[in-house]
Amino acid sequence: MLSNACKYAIRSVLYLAIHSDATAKIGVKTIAQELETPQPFLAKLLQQLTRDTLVSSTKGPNGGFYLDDNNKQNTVWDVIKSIDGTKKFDTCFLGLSKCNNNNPCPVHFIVVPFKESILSNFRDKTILEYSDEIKNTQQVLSLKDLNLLDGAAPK
Amino acid sequence: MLSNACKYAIRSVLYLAIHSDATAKIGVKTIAQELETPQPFLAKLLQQLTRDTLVSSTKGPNGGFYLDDNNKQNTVWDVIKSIDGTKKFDTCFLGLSKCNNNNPCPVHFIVVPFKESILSNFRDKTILEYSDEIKNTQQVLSLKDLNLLDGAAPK
DNA sequence: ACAGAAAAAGATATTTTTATCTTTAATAGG
DNA sequence: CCTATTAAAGATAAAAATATCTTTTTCTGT
Ligand code: FES
Ligand code: FES
Repeated sequence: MLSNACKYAIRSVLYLAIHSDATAKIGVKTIAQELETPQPFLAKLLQQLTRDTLVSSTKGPNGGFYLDDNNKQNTVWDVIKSIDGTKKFDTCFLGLSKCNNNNPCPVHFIVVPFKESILSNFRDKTILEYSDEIKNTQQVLSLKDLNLLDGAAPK
Repeated sequence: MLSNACKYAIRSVLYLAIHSDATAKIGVKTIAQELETPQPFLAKLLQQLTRDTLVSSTKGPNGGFYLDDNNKQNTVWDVIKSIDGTKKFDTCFLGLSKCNNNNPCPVHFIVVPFKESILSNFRDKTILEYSDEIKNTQQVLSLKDLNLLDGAAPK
């Protein structure tokens, strides 16, 4: 559904929403390590997101990427639009040139409800809301070091 | 989610289930035209499906592709396994190295129910059942010439 | 002013997916 | 048996996605 590029981008933005702010910027290197993504590739994606003002950045020592309050008012959908475009969400699951209720393919009525629910999730929730929810529900953006938590040994 | 290759393959198999049998074989050219897919590419895919005994074929005049009764006992899932493999159905929607309930990503619980429903649809229904259903419910495998039906002008 | 740090920009490389082209083999029908 | 037809197989090509490398610019702290 989403390209690797877009998956990396979404997780980066949410990661920054949780871990960064204007006084605690984070370099590509760290982000790439934490999310286990290829570093130079991620750098390009962050560049793109910065151009679209979805993330903020400063150069130089102590520079790095972060989200300011405005950035946090964007949505995951904005990230998708920036990296992948929206086309994938309009197309038929089985490759018909047009997906619509009038001429449904055999899986249309299974796929459409899912698309609608994931789409509203992406479109209607701000990054800020998203990151709050992630914190509250113990959701995960990386599996790095997670094995350390296995075996019910609380840190 | 599925590659173009796999989409073409699935639609081809369902198309053959509906329109072909041992006495009415169909050539790549026709299938490609009807489904609006690139012909030589589709030929390769049908070759692959034939190797995996998901479709039948004969060469020579009046030859072509068709589904015999055995072929119709396979499932869409078999087609997916043959063309794309199953990996895509195991991976996390946001690219985590592992998708599981214990360490869910932020969209895990939205995506998983969908995956399960589409998966059971693909795995539990035979091609024969599928094609019967398509006929009964007026579902569509191609939009070719469909505009002719618009305007409520029955053929 | 200077040195070092970090992102930005641009060029290049690799891999995968998608697609086509050419040759060979099988088959049916005259 | 011959020819036309069609799939099979193999080689090649084009495009897109993924990834890396190199150079430049900007900024900070000294
Ligand atoms: S027509 Fe295929 S998903 Fe809607
Ligand atoms: S962990 Fe992301 S979809 Fe399951």
